[in-house]
Amino acid sequence: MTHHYDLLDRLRAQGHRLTPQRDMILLAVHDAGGHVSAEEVHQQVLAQNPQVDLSTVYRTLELLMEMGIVYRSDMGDGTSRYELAEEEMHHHLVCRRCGQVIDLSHELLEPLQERLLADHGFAADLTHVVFQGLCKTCRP
Amino acid sequence: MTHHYDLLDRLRAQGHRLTPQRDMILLAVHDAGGHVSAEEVHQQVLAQNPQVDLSTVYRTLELLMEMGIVYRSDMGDGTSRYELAEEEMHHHLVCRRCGQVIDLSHELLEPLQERLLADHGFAADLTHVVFQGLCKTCRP
DNA sequence: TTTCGTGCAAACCTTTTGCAGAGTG
DNA sequence: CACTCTGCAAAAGGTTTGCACGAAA
Repeated sequence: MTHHYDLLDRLRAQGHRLTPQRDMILLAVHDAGGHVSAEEVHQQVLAQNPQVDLSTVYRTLELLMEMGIVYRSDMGDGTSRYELAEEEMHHHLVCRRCGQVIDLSHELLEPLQERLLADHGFAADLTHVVFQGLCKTCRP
Repeated sequence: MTHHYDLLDRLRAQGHRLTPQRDMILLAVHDAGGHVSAEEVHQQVLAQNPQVDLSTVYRTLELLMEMGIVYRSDMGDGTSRYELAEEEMHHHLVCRRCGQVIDLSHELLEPLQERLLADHGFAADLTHVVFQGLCKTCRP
C-alpha cells in the first residue's frame, strides 16, 4: 500500500503547493479506506485542526481528482463519496432501502466489459460502478 | 403501452385523491419517455397550468415512487431523473468523446444480474443503465 | 363535512465561489 | 517576493417542509 507521502510528492511534482491542509485531507481519505463523504473527511481533519474549512476540503478533493489520485462516485444519497484511486478496483452495490454499501470485485464486471468491446467495439469506463437495488435483508 | 389513466386508477384504488395536478404530472412523465428531471416535468406542467408549484411535482413524484409507478435514477449530475417503471428496459453506452449513444439489449446484463443475486443476494435495479466510455471510432 | 392535497414561502443540504489575508516556494 | 491557498461568508443549485387555504370524496 502506497504511503500518502508519495502522493504528496506528486502534488509538488506537478507544481502544486504542499500545505498542512492538503496533507491532512489526503491522509484522511487514505485512512478511511473507501467511500468517504467530504463531510466525513472534514470531521476527521477537524480533530487535528479545528480551523480547516469545508470548502478547503472540497477544493482539495477536486484537485486530487484532477490529478487522478482520488475517484468520486455518486451513491445516489445526495452526497458524493471519495476514495483513493490506487486501491484495488472495486464497485459498489447500494441498497435503495437501508443504504447499505456492498463492495463488489471487478472480476464480476470483466465478462461484461469484454462483451461490450467484442459486440460493440465500446471501451466502457468500468472504474467505480454503482448499482442500486435491494440487499438480501431488504428484499421481500 | 399503458395509458396514464390506468395509472391514475391505481392512485384512487390505494385511497389517494385524483387531482388535476397529479393527472398532469403523471402525463408529463408518461409522455417524456424517460430520464426527466423534476424541473422538466414542472415546465411541462406549467404549459397547461401556470399555478402548479415545483413542490407539488416533487411530492407527487415521491408518491408515484412509493407506489412503484415511477423510478428515480441518479445520473450523477446533481439532479434526479424520473421515468415510468413500466417502460421497456433500454440501456445505453455513451461515448465520452463524441457523445454517440449506442443502444444495449438487456440480455447482455442478465448474466451480471443473476450473479449479483447468487453471490450477494442483491437484487439490482438494472432498468436503465448508462455506461460511459469510448466508442469504436473514438478509441485510439 | 372531513380529510387530503396544494400553493406559497422559507428552510435545508451539499457544493461552489468571491475576496482579502496568510503561507508556500 | 510573487503567487497560490486558505478561511470566511455568502451564493447557488436541488429538494424538503410548515402552514393555512382550497378541493376531492
